[in-house]
Amino acid sequence: MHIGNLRTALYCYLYARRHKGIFILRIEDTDQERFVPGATEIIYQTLQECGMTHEEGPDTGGKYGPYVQSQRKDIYLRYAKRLVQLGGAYYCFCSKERLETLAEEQSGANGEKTYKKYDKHCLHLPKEEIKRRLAAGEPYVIRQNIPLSGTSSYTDLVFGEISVDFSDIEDNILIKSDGLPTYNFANVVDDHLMKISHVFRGSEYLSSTPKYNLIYDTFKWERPQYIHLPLIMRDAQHKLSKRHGDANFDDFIKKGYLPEAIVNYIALLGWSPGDNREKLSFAELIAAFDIAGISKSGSIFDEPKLRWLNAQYLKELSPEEFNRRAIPFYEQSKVKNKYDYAKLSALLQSRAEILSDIPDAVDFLEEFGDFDNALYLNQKQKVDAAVAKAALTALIPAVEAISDWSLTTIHDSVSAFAETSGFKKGQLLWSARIAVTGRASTPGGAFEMFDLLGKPETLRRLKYSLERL
RNA sequence: GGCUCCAUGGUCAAGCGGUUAAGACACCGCCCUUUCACGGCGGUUACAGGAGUUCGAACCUCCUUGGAGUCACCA
Repeated sequence: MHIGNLRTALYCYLYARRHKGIFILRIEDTDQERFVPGATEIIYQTLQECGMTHEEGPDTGGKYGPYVQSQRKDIYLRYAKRLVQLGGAYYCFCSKERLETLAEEQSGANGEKTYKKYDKHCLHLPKEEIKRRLAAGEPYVIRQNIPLSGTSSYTDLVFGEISVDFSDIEDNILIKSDGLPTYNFANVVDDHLMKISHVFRGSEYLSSTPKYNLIYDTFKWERPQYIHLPLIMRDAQHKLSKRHGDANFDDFIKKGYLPEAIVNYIALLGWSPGDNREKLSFAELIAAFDIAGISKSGSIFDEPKLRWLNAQYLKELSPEEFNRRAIPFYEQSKVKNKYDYAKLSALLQSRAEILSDIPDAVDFLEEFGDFDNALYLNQKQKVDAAVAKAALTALIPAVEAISDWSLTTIHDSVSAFAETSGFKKGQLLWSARIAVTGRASTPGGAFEMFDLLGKPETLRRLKYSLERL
């Protein structure tokens, strides 16, 4: 599920909960060409992982089913015919070829792109001819009959008053030649039949909503409240797209983000509770959600901030829970089955921002070799390669002398040695940590690294690195 | 291109005619830990431009500029 869709669902859910409403899941699958096996299951699973439960839907049932549009074909056709009778729509037999010709005729003279608009050709077909062609089984579509002039307006709860001239809207297809409706029609019929009070959707529908309102009006149905949501952008120019491959909920889960963090983050992308809170639980989100806090301008998805939020959620997990979630990532790393995961987790919980940081953070335990001696450089501790060399030379015998290898004995022995060594403790530890890991940043200090590696490996690495200084 | 919409730091954003223009992420610095992080403290950075309305505009109006959406037998 795309992050944008998920946010729309989230706002719907939050609003429904906040106002003791009903959250309905409806599957809009009227485009059989875009059918993706398993897609519905992903929707169920994602909503469940995020804690959004619906009281009506294909799997839960409800009074207004079926909740899958492909199973409501007859309903749409029935209403479409009624709309034709009311003058709000008409049969169209135009071939694809004619429509293409139409587009060419209207193309700009100097090769620039011009946009076509259907010429209402079939609107003027005699009744008898329509009857005859229908009876003959000729393929047809049903088009919406948009007035040639006039203006339509409505009030969006986020954007305010929106008005569009009918002359700017074309006679869109309501029922396709395969008998299924387009979104343009299905959404109106279903929303009415299912008693939908509030329509939350992306702002790409902002200017096509007058078309839908026209249908409501023709049927004399009550129009719903509209809440159009600003787009989520990848950067200032492009909206977050599936094509980038990382805009899906599942991708973030695979990267080791927690559903709670994702939900919290996207809730705040385009909406503000009005106060300074950045980290809100699901219950707090429900209590605080208010349409007035939705912003109008698009927001850029900022992964670093999601990372930070995720780190907050990671830190408040119990050690056991953190370890449980981290295990799959140890399994993907070089330390697989070689280290005590719980011990690693204790070090990593306060350091990892996302779980997929784990393999890289931990691989040095199994992978050690040459590294750039510039890593020893540390202004504050006054360490450079020369100091490191002297420090390591002095430190090695002291490490060799440690009997009973444990975090405590390592700590006590090295600290005691530091007193008499003539080196500052910081110089010793800094040099040792670099020497033993070959990394600037590690999931713990020198003591933890020694403890993790064990005495033989620690000494081997200390000597190996010293030789190269 | 027509139409619709949008415009506060690099990013998310508060602000609703009188504010030293919040807060968060990121970045930088300091402290803590004589080691990596975490954490704490502090700092740099914003009202797109121009007219108008007003005693007074980030807030209201208009224009300009920039950006987005849309113009399918997709949703």
